[in-house]
Amino acid sequence: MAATIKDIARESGVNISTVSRALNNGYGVNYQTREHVIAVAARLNYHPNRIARGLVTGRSHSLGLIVSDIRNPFFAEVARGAEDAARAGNCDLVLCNSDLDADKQMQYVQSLLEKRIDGIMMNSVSALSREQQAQLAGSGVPIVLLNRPASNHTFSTVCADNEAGGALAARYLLGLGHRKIAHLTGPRQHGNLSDRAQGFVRALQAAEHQEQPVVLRGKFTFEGGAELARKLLDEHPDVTAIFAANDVMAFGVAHAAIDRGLRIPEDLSLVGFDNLQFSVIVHPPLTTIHQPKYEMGSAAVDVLLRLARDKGKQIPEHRRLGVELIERQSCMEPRAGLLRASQRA
Amino acid sequence: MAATIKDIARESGVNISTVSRALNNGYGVNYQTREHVIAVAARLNYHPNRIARGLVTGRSHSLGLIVSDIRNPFFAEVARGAEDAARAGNCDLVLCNSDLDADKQMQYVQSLLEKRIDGIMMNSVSALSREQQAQLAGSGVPIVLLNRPASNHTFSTVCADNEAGGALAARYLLGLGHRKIAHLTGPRQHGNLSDRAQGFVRALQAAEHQEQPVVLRGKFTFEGGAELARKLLDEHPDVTAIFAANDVMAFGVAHAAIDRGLRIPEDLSLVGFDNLQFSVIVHPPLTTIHQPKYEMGSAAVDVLLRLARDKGKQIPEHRRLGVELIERQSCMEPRAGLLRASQRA
DNA sequence: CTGAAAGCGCTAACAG
DNA sequence: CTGTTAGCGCTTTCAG
Repeated sequence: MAATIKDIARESGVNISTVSRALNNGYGVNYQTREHVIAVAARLNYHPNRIARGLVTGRSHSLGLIVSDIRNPFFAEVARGAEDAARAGNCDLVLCNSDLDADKQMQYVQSLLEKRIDGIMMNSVSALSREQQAQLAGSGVPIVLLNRPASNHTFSTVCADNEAGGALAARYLLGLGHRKIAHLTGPRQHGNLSDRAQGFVRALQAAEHQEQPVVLRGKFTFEGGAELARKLLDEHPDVTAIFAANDVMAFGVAHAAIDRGLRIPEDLSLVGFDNLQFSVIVHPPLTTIHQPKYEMGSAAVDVLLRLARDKGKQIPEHRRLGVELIERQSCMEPRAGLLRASQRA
Repeated sequence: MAATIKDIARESGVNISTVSRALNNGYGVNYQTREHVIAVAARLNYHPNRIARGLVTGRSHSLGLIVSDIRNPFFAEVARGAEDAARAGNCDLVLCNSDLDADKQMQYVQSLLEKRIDGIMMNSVSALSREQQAQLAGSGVPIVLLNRPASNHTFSTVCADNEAGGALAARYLLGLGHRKIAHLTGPRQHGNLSDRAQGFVRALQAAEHQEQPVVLRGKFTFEGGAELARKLLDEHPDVTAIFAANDVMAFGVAHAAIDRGLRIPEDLSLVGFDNLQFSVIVHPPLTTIHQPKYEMGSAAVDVLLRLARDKGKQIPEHRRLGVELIERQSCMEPRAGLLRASQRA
């Protein structure tokens, strides 16, 4: 069916290796013959079989991306960044959804390995057993962990500066004049969220006012945010500002607050984390800490490509990307908030 | 490095072809030798090289998915459905983002073809020139068009029943008692949106009340929805309900309405289309027409897999998936709306 | 049931 | 600069 290098060789009267050279390097081949070969290739509508090439070169020019769920808008952004970078590096991207299930994850890895993928990016390995992690590390493929802080183990990582983000939120709210500030976050084990919380709390403590901030933990979902907000509003009605550990939680907070007849930002200031596309659409537009999601994807690919290039010395690389505060309309000075508190009293 | 079939042959004292048979079919091979071979393979931690296998079988067990942008939550859902189905069919999914750019799209197709992909799903071919479409059709790979109505050409299609969805919205609003209903949509050329508009208008006309609905066209984005809503509210202040051609436009409508001091649903009922995950989070939760996005992805893969199986007779298949109305809290009887209109007068 | 051999399409020494 | 020759790792006739 499809023309092969052999057909071109026959048609143009040279050897297949000459064809290969002419089509690839271009160098080390007579200008005339090269032109001729290329012309014949074009005439035959030749397209190289990358599978065959991969078999001999050992590189597949494919990268694997394992995320928990591409429907999570965070990962969709990361995936887009990864895909663009992969394309720029002449690779394509194989998408896998693990649902954070350890077995599923290992199956994907296995499958990718059997396809001789050049590298794998994944969401997390924390769900993996020690053996599984060892197996992974021993597989020989470059691996980079997405959205995971640098740790002492053997994998490369790409991650945003969560701690700085938490601090940013704290200082912003402080600057607005808030003194009764709460933080709503996920379970302690969650590395990223813990870093955000830590940055937040430390920045608050570093400020003159010494009051310990309220930190509530729950599920880091919309419902979780709403639930924590209700609890917080019950127990600490004097709070004037909330920092939610991610945007989706913040949406939940807003929902619960509105249900109680509170207005944002007049009665309650709210800061999120992530800067999802939806945070600008929501009402009011959410002030939030921007994570460079797209850049995380492309950075991961860069690391992978580098690792794939200098095969052998697999020295892991850790990239920590900067965050920034995006000021929108969910915060203001606490004047109105204090009013609310006194009204209640 | 990695153990090959050859290593197993040597270790177990049989020929490589026997190893291949033992590991694959299992049949036509002595039980004992098979067990032995399998044991040796396990001991050597053997994993087949699918690249090599692909070279001889001609199938890569990879499917390509070309969407305009995975960050569009609609496509993220489709992608998830496709990935799950691909995995179930023992294939993996290569993700491509075309931004609806014709050249980029063809580059992706080319790249996928060179990797001998088993089939391609794509968002659209409408941007492609006639030649490009012909080239595509002539390439021999199974192709299914995602989210495109069945047309007279050679490609398979998977698509939701947009017209029925429009009708559903109309009848729902009618049933609530609305008589002054508007539809906000995109440009005429957009097939899906036109179908929705048509279904909507026809259902309205089929009802007793003969009044022609207002239909405004603009950009089918958040901003577009907001803009059209402002215009509509200016020109037709007596409208009590709006059907937006998609959820994101509906969010824009809500935004603009709230800016004008209107409440949803008390002052204005609103129906969207898509049922994005965010439509439940938004305030108020949006009543909308659900499109089976996940199912569209998996259906596309099913079609592809079938097509790939019976090579040769490439008879295109068209799948039209059902939609349903999801009732949430953005609609109510128009009583309050009429009040508003009279208040203004 | 098993072995021998050919070959998928391409690259990469190695000679010339 | 170009041709010859080996394979990459696997499947698949074809004999035995």
